[in-house]
Amino acid sequence: MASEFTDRVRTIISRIPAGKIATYGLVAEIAGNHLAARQVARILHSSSRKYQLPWHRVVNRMGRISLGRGAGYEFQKSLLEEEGVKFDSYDQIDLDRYLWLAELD
DNA sequence: CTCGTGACTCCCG
DNA sequence: TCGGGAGCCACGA
Repeated sequence: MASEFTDRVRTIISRIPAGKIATYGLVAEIAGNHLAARQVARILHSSSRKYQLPWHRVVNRMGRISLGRGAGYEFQKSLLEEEGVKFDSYDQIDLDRYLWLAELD
């Protein structure tokens, strides 16, 4: 394993159930560093293609997809919608409703 | 091996 | 209300 943090991140992401989402900050916090949200994003980006992680279930603190239009935004959104996640008129997800309650795991 | 970059977030003026 | 700086560190070139 590369590091404990990286390993935890991958494990956590793989446990997010379909229809639920998590935020970078939340994953980082559970993995041990609430300040390493960026690393979570990076690990996700590079690892998803190697470990087939459900990267699309991770969004930013606003419940909004961080990718720009044309850079994967529509793709991620469609994947989430297929799992039942609804977006409001601002293209944001209702965190109170869809956020993965990791603390109950 | 070194270096730049970044799917983020919080804090402070 | 809003902008900018700092912290974190894996990964690819």
